[in-house]
Amino acid sequence: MNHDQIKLLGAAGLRATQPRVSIARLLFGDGKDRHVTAEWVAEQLDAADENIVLASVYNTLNAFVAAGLLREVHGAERGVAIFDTNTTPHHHFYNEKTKKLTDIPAEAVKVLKLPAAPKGAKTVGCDVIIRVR
Amino acid sequence: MNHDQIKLLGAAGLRATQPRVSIARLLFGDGKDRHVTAEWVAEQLDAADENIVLASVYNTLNAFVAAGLLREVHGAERGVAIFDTNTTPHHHFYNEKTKKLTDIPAEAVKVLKLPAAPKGAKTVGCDVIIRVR
DNA sequence: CTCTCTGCAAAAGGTTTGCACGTCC
DNA sequence: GGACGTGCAAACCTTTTGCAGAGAG
Repeated sequence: MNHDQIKLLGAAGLRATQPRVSIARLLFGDGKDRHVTAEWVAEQLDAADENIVLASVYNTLNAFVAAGLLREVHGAERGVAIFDTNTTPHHHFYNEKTKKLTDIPAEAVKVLKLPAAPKGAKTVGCDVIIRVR
Repeated sequence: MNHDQIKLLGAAGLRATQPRVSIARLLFGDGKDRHVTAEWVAEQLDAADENIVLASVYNTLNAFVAAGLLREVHGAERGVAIFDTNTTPHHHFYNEKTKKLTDIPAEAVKVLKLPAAPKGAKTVGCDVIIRVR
């Protein structure tokens, strides 16, 4: 059912190339929230005989982030990019042992009087990561 | 006045080797809060004619973290380790343009009813990063 | 037909590791 | 003297980039 992915990509302003449709189906096909790495995506595609080079997986995931289809989670593992299919505001537990992320609803964290960000700077994101072990 | 650093290291259970004393003096000598990278530390030492190889700087900084003298800030730049001389609980602004961290007092962020961390897991840290640009 | 994307390989960037030597206690 | 730390170089891993060719519109 690739129609859905093609529409999704079109709506996001991205050309519906074959690799992008495959990755979109993998990530959004069942509507579930996912935290994925580029490596995991490549493995899944491999297992489905849809080989896409790791570099292209990265390019695609970055394009998805730029298009707002995906969100990058900062602060989990250093040096590893983790992408979140849930683009609505929320936060995360990060289990250092299992390296797994778990969602925390945005309402569970309240931010009070923030010191003003340096002049001329505007807030572009807010990551709360509670690390557990 | 290296006496202070030697005492500091001893109290933390670390042998007072020359490189460690140098780095401790650089980081804690004036009691100011600092956010540093391994590269910055190496440069400063270089400039003071106290050459310490980058790998040793990393080893030392990691040792300091393990000993509780230093804290690693997660979630700023991916792939770059940033160490914070302020080990008390607090949070950060991260300016994506200047790549600079700014402190946010812990009291400015209130965490409500957290969903319980996965069974058997205990919280080991909490990083709040507000990214600005 | 043109512009963009992909595959591939190589580079880049930051951090870690292995080993022989030096040093702290 | 014995354990631990350091210097150095090489390895490592994830991510990015450059380029030629393929594909989408």
